[in-house]
Amino acid sequence: MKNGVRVRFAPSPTGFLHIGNARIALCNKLFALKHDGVYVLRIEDTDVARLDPAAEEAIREDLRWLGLTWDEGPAGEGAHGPYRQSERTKIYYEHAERLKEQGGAYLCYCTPEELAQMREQLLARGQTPRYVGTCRGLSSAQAQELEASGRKPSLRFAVPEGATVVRDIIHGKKVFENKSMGDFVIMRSDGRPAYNFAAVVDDALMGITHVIRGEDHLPNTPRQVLLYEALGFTLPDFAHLPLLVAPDGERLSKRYGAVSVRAYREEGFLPQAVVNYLALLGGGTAGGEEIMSWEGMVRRFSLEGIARSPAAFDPGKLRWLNRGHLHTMRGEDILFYARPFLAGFLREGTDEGWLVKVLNAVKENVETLAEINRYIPIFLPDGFSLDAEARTILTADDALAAVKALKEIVAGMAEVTEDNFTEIVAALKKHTGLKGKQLFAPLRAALTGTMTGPELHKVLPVLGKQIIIERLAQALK
RNA sequence: GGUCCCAUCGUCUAGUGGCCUAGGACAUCGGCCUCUCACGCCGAAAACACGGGUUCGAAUCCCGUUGGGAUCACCA
Repeated sequence: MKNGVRVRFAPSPTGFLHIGNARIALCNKLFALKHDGVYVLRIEDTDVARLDPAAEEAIREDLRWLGLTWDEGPAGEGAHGPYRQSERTKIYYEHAERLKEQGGAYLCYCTPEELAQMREQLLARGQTPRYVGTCRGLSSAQAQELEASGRKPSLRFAVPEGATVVRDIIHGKKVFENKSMGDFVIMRSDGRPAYNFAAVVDDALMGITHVIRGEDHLPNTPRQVLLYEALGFTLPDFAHLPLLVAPDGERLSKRYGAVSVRAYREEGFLPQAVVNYLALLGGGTAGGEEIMSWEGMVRRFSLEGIARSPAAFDPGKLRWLNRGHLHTMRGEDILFYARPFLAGFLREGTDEGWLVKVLNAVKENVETLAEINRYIPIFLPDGFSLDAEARTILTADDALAAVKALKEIVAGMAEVTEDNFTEIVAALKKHTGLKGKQLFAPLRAALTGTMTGPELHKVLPVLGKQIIIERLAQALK
């Protein structure tokens, strides 16, 4: 395991799992699975201001739902913990102290107000806003004076001269000028680490071999490379995935509707479909069948295959994939995910075997789990009523003849099954001389009360002999 | 504004110099199937952002332009 692949997903607990982050998590998971590696979940909760106490569990729940389970994580899993940054302050402090003693970092006493002012001045002059290094050469006397005045210092990294090379699996070799960075904060005045520092310390100490994350982190990477070098850590491989954008090409933000995994879950999407769609987006699994199982995704996944351009999120294709997964799924498995959507129809004694039959009958008529309940009333003994169109159809003499004929045929049978449906139809045709629409429309009207819905050969066996006869009798009145 | 990233049908993509009169999928449109809505099947329309090079030959390589995006915090 020494040289094994180790990857991590490091969300910050500020809300539900974002669909774009889910894709990042998925790529990490697929990469780990592909290379028989370890997938670590780390919680980046160093920003108290944005922290949502319920978010961590919400994110874990979303990840579990998607099947993106982790090998090491904050609930005590793994030997590289703790996996919550808020529980690692001592570790950051030690490494920061070490850096400071080596001269790689220095205390900065500038206040937020002074910093903001500096920014504005630079901006006004048309220059790039960055820390100009005011406190870099502070003498200990000056520092003491500032300290005495009540200022709490932050710790800044002393960015060296020169240029930094970032090698990225997806984007190739990139060179950044160090002077464009400015000395950035690594430990805040409140004692908590800043992102770049915490991420580097954690990734190094947790033995992360491949940092797979969003492209928004690419400009951060040279800072982190510098930190790795200053701290004497070995560099991991980097892979920066292009971001997801909204259908109109803009940033995928809340303004564009559902952006959280939870929202799609609540709309009735299957985790398999969401994950499948995410794997398809941005390449990485290109070529061949688009509806994939986990095995297929793992087999086809490669970081090198990921497209370099941002991908637009297309809800339409997600729906198509959802339908595809629904079609091939067994009723038993659908029930597992459909339960929350069926709440209104589930009673104490609801027979689950019956429910599974219903799901098998309707699964090809729906795109999402949320649509299933549209068709449930058809099968409910007491949920039945005729709509206007059905009522009209049942006024014709031919229609009533068809209904009567079916009633007699079914009455003479022990049971109605999918297998003997063809026999029933043959007998019906013989007795009534009707066929096609003339024959089936009245039966559909009498039995389901509505003119759209699953195929009759699927409906009848689920209804069962008794209900069929009751409904037909009712239609004849 | 500086820096960085990106650019094939409406969308996701295949394509790594000749196999491209650019392939597939979703969506769209038409047809077939059919007891309805669907499913399924068949077919149509639909793209290499632009301009320069390099080359016998460029969607593929280079440069520029344009357009989109990211980032420049004591956020992550």
